[in-house]
Amino acid sequence: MYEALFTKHEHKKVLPELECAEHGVVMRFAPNPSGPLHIGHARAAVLNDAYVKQYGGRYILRIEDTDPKRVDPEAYEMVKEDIAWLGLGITETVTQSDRLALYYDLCGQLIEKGGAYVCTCDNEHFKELKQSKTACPCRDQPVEKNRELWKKMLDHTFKEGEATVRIKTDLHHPDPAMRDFPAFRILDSPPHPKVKAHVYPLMNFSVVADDHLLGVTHVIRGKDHIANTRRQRYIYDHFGWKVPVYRHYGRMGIEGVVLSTSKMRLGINEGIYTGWDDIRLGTLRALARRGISPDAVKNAVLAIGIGDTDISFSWDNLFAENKKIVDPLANRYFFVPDPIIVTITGAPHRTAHAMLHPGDAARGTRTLVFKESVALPNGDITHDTAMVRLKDLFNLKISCDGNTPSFSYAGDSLAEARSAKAHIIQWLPAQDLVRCTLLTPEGEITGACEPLVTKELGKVVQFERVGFARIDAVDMDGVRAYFTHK
RNA sequence: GCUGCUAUAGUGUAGUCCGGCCAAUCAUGCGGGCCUUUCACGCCCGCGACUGGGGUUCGAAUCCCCAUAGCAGCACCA
Repeated sequence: MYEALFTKHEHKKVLPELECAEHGVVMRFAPNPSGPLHIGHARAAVLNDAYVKQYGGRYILRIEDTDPKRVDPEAYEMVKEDIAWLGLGITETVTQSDRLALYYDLCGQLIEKGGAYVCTCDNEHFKELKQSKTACPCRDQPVEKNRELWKKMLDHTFKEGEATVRIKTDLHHPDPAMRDFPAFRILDSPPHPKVKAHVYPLMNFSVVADDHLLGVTHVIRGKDHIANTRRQRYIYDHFGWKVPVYRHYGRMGIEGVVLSTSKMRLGINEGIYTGWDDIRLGTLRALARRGISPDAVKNAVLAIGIGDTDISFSWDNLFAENKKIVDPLANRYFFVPDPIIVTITGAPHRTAHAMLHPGDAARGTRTLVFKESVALPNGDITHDTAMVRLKDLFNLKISCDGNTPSFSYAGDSLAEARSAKAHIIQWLPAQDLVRCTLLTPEGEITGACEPLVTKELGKVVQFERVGFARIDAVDMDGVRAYFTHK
């Protein structure tokens, strides 16, 4: 019944159909554990998740940690936390560093098939050859030679930079990016946090191996992977494997936020940001801390869809989604920013009962006991305000003797306040207020709030006339709340 | 430079494949009104777009060409 009041009858936008999906799909979300997930990851994660739910099937979380230079040991845990927060329907998890033997084995097979070779050329030199569409000397080595060199890679006879496995493609391919791209490299340092290894597959190889081995049928990823998709096709063809269905969506930016993990890390190290959940960052944990609900993120990302146009994601749209979710849930309280304490003359002692939620009387009220002094938002008391109404209490007349305003009781009539066009403002009993800091991306607003707010730790409330906020901390200093949105 | 992808209102999005029903959808935003003891929610009204130029056609947002702009790739990153 109460739910119905808030149920909006919107047409849910449905994602476009995927081909060959009638009998279910196997999809994956494959982050690199270099930091926590951000909005950009959420797009891939949520889109894939939505399709798995739409068609039924398996949803694999694959941790792509084959570059020890880009692995943050803490990220394994952070990624899982973020996925749990988003509420994705992951059915299984694999970690690529556990699977190196698999990749080595497949590489051996590919070498036997003549689909790959071990290249010992200098990197710069190879680059030049590639640009001029000429084969490097290693390309035509017999299989036996490649087999032998591959063994030397594995037994660490070769050191970092001395040899690399390349996939045979088409040296005359018009796109230089396609020509004999690398599949394995040697790295002596840094050590991998999870396995002892020095030969690492490059993304295009391990991705194909796993997509095939895990039975992935559909891949939805950013269009920065279009070239990789084309490269990967060569590997599929060498093995004679079936290629999954691909979809590439466009680049996404979000107004005023860095989404690059490395830049965020830099900012944190330099002390510009307080941590991964600094509310100025686009990480999921930052959004969570601000009071954005995971469903809002999901809905916003789903609304964007899988278009291949580059887009600039707008906070407005995210906030609107979040408000739909949070408005029916959030209890209402008074927060008085920049308070001034005033004494009201001629007023009877009263107790105000304000509703915790205007749409749900069953939730009850909070009580505010008025004695004679109240805290008011300084910004609402200007020289030309003659009257205001203290919400759920009474009217207040303001008269000015020069520069010193005085406040007096002006009756209980709501109708009078209306006809006087008095603003209905929030207030707090002076004897009963809790210090409260509201943190916004632009800075801090200090003020005071109702004592009951301390019971809302971790929840999103609405400070009437101010906006939604998530209660982040409650301690001796009072309440710290993060501003969510209006 | 080479290769490729994209281009609908401030933002996001539908329509584009299979030209006409599109003087272009929906959401968000903005403006106005109503409701209301919040500048929240809800309701109503309004604003606002097919990148430009050619071509094909009786007819083009939709097909073709050119231009422009944006983006991506050309790594022993993912």
